[in-house]
Amino acid sequence: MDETGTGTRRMRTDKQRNRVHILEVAEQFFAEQGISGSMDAIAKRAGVGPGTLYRHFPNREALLAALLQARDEQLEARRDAIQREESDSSAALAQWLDALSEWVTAFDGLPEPLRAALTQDTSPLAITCQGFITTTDRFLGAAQRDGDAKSWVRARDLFLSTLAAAWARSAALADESSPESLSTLMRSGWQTPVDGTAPEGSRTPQT
Amino acid sequence: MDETGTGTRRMRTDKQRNRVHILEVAEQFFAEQGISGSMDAIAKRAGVGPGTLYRHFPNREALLAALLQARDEQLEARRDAIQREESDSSAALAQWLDALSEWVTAFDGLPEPLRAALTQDTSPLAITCQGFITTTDRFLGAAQRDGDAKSWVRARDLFLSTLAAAWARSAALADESSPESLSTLMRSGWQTPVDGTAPEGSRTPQT
DNA sequence: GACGATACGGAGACAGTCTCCGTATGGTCA
DNA sequence: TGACCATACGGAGACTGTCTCCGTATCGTC
Repeated sequence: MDETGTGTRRMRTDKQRNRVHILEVAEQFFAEQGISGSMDAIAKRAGVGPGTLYRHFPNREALLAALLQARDEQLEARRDAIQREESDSSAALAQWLDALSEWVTAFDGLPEPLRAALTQDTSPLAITCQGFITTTDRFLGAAQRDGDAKSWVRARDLFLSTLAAAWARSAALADESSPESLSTLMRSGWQTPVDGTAPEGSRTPQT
Repeated sequence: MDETGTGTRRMRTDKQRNRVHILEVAEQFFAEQGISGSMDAIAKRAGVGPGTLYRHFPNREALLAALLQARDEQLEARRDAIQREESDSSAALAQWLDALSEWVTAFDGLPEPLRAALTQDTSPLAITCQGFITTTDRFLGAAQRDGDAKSWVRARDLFLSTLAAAWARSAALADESSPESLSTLMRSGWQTPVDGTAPEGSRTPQT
């Protein structure tokens, strides 16, 4: 609350400046080193004391949440674009899941805290996640109504699976096609349909 | 090497005793608290100094590897049983993946180090994993020859997916059916086959 | 320009991993 | 059985990372 200074009371300018600067530094830091780099190192890099860092963001999760909130807008824009441009509900869902995959890849190691957040809804990250689950549910619902997605699938599981795929991806061989394989696996499974007719796109993982 | 004392040279009896005792304690400890509990706490609980613990197992991963090695036999037995009793290659693969899922659930948090191990084959855990990937490949190969599994799926990805599902499971709602959902998702995907014929077992996640 | 509220910095408390070395113990050989 | 040496033990402590507390500096206002 009152992050921009437009809230209950105006933020002191040095505080505001520090906050912004810390976020910039942390963004780059996490992008470079992944989310498990030392907090004190971030403080040092931002030229502030650890106390200042922790006053702004009481722990790593809070810092992460603040960083992700900035990216939220992009993802929401993407959601709107898909909704506008894609009439096939199955393709729309697939595109949305791709967007989620990309979003969760912003920082190395991000899936872990997100999964953890899903278990305790007190977390600032959990709220963000919940929003995306709701969106997933909208796309999924449409696909299910059109008979394009199985009726027993639930949005939360689909979101979790997307996280899981992203998590696994960081162990995938860099030079091979594991990344796409995992998403495709999620879409079509490893099992061939009993009647022998392969679902669309199941012949080869790419696209 | 020479773990039982039958190797190059006989192990001193106190060392042997300590090793066994540490393993017993660690097994229980990890089962209770998950794999991230403090190493020194394990040492204390085993009644030895931290030095002793680390002399036997240079780090958490090594300790974990030693613990898992004991369970390996059970899993191999399971593999043999499946191979003996299940003639349908698709069902056999599914059962093997279930067995893997169960194995990886031995300790809370286990999927993480296993995934990490997959990226650097110097790790003691990596060797264990590699063995299971090979087994997975055998089951997968059979299923693919029978046309029961998609040809583009690779064993390593299937193994990784199993880890990922186990990883995600610990964020699944305890009271709902998420656990099965995730495995089913991996087997059949969320997408309904284009021709409308549902693959076996896709109607509902259980079994 | 002075004063009170607010935020800053960094020393340090605390927890965890892992090492080093003086000491104790086990195994062997006379 | 006793002595000797290789081997293993224990725990103090070095090091790293998280997070707190409080004396000090800065901001905004009157």
